[in-house]
Amino acid sequence: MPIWEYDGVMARAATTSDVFNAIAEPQRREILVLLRGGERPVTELAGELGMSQPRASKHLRVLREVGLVRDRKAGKQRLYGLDARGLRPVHEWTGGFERFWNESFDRLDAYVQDLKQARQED
Amino acid sequence: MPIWEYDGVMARAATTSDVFNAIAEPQRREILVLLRGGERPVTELAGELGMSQPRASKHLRVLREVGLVRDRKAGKQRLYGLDARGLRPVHEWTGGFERFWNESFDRLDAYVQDLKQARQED
DNA sequence: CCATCATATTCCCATATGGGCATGCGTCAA
DNA sequence: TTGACGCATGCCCATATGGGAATATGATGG
Repeated sequence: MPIWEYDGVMARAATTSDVFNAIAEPQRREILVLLRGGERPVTELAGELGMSQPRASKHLRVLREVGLVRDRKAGKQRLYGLDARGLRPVHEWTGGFERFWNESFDRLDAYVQDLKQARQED
Repeated sequence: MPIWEYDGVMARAATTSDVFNAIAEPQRREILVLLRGGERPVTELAGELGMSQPRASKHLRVLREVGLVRDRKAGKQRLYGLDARGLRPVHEWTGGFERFWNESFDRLDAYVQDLKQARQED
């Protein structure tokens, strides 16, 4: 059921709801990194990452549903390839905070004594 | 229990396990965006985002646990402020795919074109 | 058609939500 | 001291995992 029609008790959003949720899982991020090296069949991915085949397939399904990977048949195999376009929004969203992690903290909140103190304790 | 000691049945990782999980929730991202405008007390955040106070507090707790926000007491209130440093790793990780969302996909498109062409030649 | 290899799915579990509501708690003012 | 105000928590729910194991599906070669 589409989330916008759902009005019952809410739980954590599906991993397939968007890219942010999809990449929240470390192993899925590893898969994406591996795929930068080119297309690979499921079994190979599973092997390189030391995970079972069903596990790899499940993660790949999530990635496919949010559009981060594409698959094509290659004989008996199914090759998965990267489609990183969906990562761009995440990159841009975080980029919107760039000046905040570059600016010195005391300038950001120059009047905040507590933060200055916390910084000295580092 | 720390996840590295956990060996039972695994479920989805905690939202407090890392920044990736923390920002997977849309409302938490909204909170962070709002905080770019400066420190704010819980009630004000809740009001501006149209959410209940307990809800805002819970999200803020998650953000605090992964270090994306800091809080300090200000009399009766508790002011929350942004600490965006934790977003940098996310920005850099996604940045590692930058050339792929530009370049490599053209190659995939080219592949699709080849398929179409091959089909016409049949 | 059958045996086999490559994947995808289905079950079953225990856990971690995200929300609402009620309530505990610390701080400040009268 | 006693309220009142601002926040944090505790409880209860229904949902969505991430995993393992077993099994269904698919595609290929004989």
